[in-house]
Amino acid sequence: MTVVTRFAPSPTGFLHIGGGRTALFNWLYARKTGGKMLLRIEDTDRQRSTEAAIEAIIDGMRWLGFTWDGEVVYQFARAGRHAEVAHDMLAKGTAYKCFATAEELEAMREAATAEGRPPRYDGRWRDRPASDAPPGAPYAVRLKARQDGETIVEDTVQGRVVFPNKDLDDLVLLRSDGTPTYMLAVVVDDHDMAVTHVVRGVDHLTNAARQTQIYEANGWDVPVFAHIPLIHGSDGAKLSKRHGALGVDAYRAMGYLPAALRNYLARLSWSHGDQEFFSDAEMVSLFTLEAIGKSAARFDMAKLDSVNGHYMRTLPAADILEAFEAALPFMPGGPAFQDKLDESAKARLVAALPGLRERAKTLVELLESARFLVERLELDDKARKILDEGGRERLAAVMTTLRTAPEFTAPALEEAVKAFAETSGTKLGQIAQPLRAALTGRTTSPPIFDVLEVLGREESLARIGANSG
RNA sequence: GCUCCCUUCGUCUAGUGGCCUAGGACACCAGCCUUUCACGUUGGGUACACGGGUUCGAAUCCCGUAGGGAGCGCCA
Repeated sequence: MTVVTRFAPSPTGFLHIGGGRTALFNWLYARKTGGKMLLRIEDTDRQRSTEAAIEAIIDGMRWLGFTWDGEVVYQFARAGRHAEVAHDMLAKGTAYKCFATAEELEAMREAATAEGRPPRYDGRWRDRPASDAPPGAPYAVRLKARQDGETIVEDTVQGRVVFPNKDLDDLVLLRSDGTPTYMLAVVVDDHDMAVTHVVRGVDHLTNAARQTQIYEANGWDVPVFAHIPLIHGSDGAKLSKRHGALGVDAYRAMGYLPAALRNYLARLSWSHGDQEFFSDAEMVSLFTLEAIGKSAARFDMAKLDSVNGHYMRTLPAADILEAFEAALPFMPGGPAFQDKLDESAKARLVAALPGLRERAKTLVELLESARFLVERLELDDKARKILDEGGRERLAAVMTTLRTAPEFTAPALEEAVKAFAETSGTKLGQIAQPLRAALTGRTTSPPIFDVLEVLGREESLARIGANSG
């Protein structure tokens, strides 16, 4: 039997980081087993579902590099099929019509809460004939759940979890307006789509018990469940916007690499010994649902930065350049940078990339540190200080050396400047720092002789000339 | 309130009765490297929630306590 997983977000917001990891695990497992991953948009809540959210989710999936098999399935479009199953269950007696009004249900919940009981439907229409209801009254269709015994969820991550059936009430399958509930729709869709493994957040664990009852009422095979722990914020509370529950598009704007984010996310509640870095191929071959832990992990930006930094300096330069250019429209200052990136600027960027990527943890940092390549920057405070404190004079002194260097290459310039330093009795740093300040406007940059070479003789001398004297 | 789940350094985690005076990674501190910043490198501190058992021996098994999380809609 080939494995079929699915990622089934509801389009009520962007694809957040927790959803991203759920998608990752589904994707990894499908690829590992040679199976398929399906994408289903759970848009049965018409009020809260939006087209913008659907686009954001699909955009996020693509950016993260996740591919799915077949067309995207829209759950709402299958409402007819869901209703058909509900009516079939009605006919078989595994479901019944419930005429309770919203007010009655509200009163029921209040009474239960007041008495310290869990709020549940009391089953008042379970054994009552529909003829008792006023003619033409609207009704919901409820599952006639077993009231004795227990429902067992055999979960690959959580283990065997037992729910006494008395704690599970008769859930609504079809609303009184005839539309299906999530609970029904998920089961019918997963069954119809031949999903074999349901990998989702542990917040769905009790749903798994209720859904198991629906599978059983229809005589369908129950899929393998794997309920993965949630991701928490740095304070241990549910992830909120304060600490990282941003849409994945926000991570793109912050300059993270998709490969790094995949790697970081994979290591949350999943591990393989002491290994920290995994290529996609390694992740796929090493991943197992059994190796997922049960406890929630906290989202740690510092570690993400570190992982991203590792990818920044180890990925092929061409990949970094590609990711950088792709991220440009989304990063602060990116579009402006893009406008200045003509042929020659791009050539300088390519030449400087090895030195730049080494120092950048994110593409945003890369962008910031590359700006001197495409424009002459205002001096920052530290750079100004270096020039003011004798820097200008020393620059004036090396000008001739630079102007007359036989070759304007890093090794040749290094040799020439070092010779100059020696004969003039100056420490190399006393020349290098003013050069850096004049050339880049900053006090940190790639090695200064590389900077000179990348900028070229003409531009370098112009920038130095403007800051010497 | 009820049901379920969780608990190893600040964080992510290794660990499935002896290999653990608990390992790795991030972060932190100190040193080295060095034209800056990074990278790299050397060293350091910090953890088995608590209390009882079981056992020759427990981070690992059992019980209890505490703390944390999730779920309890005609939302998904």
